[in-house]
Amino acid sequence: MVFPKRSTSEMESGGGSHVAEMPRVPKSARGKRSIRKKESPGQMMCAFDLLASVAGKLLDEGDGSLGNPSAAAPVVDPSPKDVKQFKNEVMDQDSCNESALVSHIAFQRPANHHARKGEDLEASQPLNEDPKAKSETLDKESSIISCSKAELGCNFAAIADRWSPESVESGACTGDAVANAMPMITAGFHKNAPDMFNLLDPMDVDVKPPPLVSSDSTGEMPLYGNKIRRSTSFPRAPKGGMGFTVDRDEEDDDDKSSGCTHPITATNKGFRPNCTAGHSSVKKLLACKCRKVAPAKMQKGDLSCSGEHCEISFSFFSEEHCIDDTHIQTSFNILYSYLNSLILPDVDRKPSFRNKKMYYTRQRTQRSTFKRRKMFDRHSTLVSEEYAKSNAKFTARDSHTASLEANKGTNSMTFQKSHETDDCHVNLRIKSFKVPELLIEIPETATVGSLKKTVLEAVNAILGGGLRVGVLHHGKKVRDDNKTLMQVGIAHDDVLDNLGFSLEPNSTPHPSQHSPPEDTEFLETVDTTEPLARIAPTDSSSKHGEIDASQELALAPLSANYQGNDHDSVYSPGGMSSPDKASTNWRAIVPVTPAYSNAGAIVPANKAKRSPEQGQRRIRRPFSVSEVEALVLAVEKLGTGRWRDVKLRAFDSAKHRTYVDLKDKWKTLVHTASISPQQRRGEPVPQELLDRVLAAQAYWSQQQTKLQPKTPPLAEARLLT
DNA sequence: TTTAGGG
DNA sequence: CCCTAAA
Repeated sequence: MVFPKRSTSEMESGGGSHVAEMPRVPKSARGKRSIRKKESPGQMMCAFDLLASVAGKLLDEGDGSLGNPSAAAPVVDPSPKDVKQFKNEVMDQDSCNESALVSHIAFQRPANHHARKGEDLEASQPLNEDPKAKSETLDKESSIISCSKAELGCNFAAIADRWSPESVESGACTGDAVANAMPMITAGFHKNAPDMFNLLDPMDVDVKPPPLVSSDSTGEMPLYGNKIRRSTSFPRAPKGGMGFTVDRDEEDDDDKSSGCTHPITATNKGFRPNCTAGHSSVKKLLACKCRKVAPAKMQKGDLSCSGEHCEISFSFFSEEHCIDDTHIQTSFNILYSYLNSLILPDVDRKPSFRNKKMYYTRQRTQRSTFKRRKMFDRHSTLVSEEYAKSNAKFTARDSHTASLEANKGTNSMTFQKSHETDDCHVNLRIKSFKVPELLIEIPETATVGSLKKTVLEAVNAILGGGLRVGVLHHGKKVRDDNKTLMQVGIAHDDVLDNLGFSLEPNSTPHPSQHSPPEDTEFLETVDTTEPLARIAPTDSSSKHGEIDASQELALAPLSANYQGNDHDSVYSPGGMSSPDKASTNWRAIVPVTPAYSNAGAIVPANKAKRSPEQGQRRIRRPFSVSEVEALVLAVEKLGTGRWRDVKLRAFDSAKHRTYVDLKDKWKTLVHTASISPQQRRGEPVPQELLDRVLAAQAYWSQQQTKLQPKTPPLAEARLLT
């Protein structure tokens, strides 16, 4: 068949709204596309590198500043040097890139933790506790090691409680975080779209008050303020600049830098315009810190943790992006996984994960606080116990006691070792981990909460698949598990900054061959149950707010670009200009993560090569009405036979839609349009669209036949005769 | 790599 | 959606 000249089509598109397609991401698009075949869960790993480093720190002894949020900051606040170092390390590991996301989590023990024992959870939950008070009462005796089992259990439980899907749903942990979730995610994951923030219109993003669903959430989720620490500390801050300004009502942050406080709290104030503004301009997130103080209540008889009050503080730093709940959740999971891997024997690991999974599952189904709390408690217990057990093992096995220790004032991102324990013990503090890439896709109609859930599930899935910890010494991976620390050179003093850890997918569980650490592949075990939506950064040109669906339909196809990709999420009804089509319309899909992923599935990606079991079929992602609309629009404009252009024009951001997919979809649409409604299945496509499909199909086929014979009409005539 | 089609 | 022949 003859295809219309592309040049022509381009001209047509000339509306101008559409920027040259080429400039956009042709390459990446293709690349992604090409990846497609390799997409199988096990295999795909490239694309987006999610770097999350998790730092676990228990502040204990002696630090008066412990309880003080501000004071605690130093703990998490990486110095430029650290960041750099971390970065280098990551790079060495080869799966990181510039846009790597770095997150840190710091755990703190509440000073008053003892006092709170037995207190009612809710009651004891002051949103804004006086940090100082805590610091004063801080128990200095407990060291990480000694108190870790219980503490960790509590902390985790608390974290889980705070960030569990359920809490998200309840709105407890949303606040502005929710509002910004999409943009943030996009930012966080899309390395190819540095400017995406520009796309975000303040209107889109902000403003709507955080959807707080449950009033109680506030009480329950005491998180209070996260503030961003000084962005100045961030090396790259200057570059991006902008910022997410934050308001720091709750805390006094003297630093004015671009720090942004991101109150995750349920407080309504949550949404700060500033932040919004920041979005548009900020490309990098400086740092966000959120603190939560939550008492973790445990069942009686549980480890020492019961009734304890736990305070957890997270700090996230991203050189490139803002961090949101997802990151936190991810971090949590990573940390969890780390602990498991570190502490639990391999044998026990799996069960542990399973339990965790169950926990989440159940949580999802149980909405009442009470119930959740229970689960929570259980979880804590479980963790604690396991931790205890494994911890012992760990110690015995290595003869070195590894401990997570918080040394105040140490900023080293990688790791630190202290010698307090004379002799041959090495105390390490692991501050960051490189996390396997995660690819996530979500249906556009998905809610932010479901997105969060999806991410969480994805992470869980990964964890379930098994993670292993990689050790880096002087930037090199230490693969020989049998060597002693001493043999490897990790002893006493020499190390400090020379040691690093990374989380790697553990392929062992899978039949596939055992790949070297680097190429470990992940399994995508989890397929998301729900359709995923992707958030993709749109090109800056489109700020959507403006794009109104109706317009699109009516107007030029070009503008219609299915923006689908983008941040729809951002648009919540309020933000969209066209209220009506809203739900369905928002076109689509936005790639949330950078990637290419198979939707739903999370694939950790390492650049590595994939495993033999590549062949997995891509998950099925039914076209949404909005996608169909975009497709129809594009085809109307470009005609059939130019699927690549259609892809670029309308689905450029939908990484999972290849031109072949579009072509296939068109094929089915044509078929669908030609059968009776009763015979149609799946999400019904508006008749109007189907009519357009037939019309376009007829029109373009006619064009084709006309042009077909290259030879002029005469020739055609001859042929016919 | 894209298209076009069959499976 | 996949697979492939063709281009």
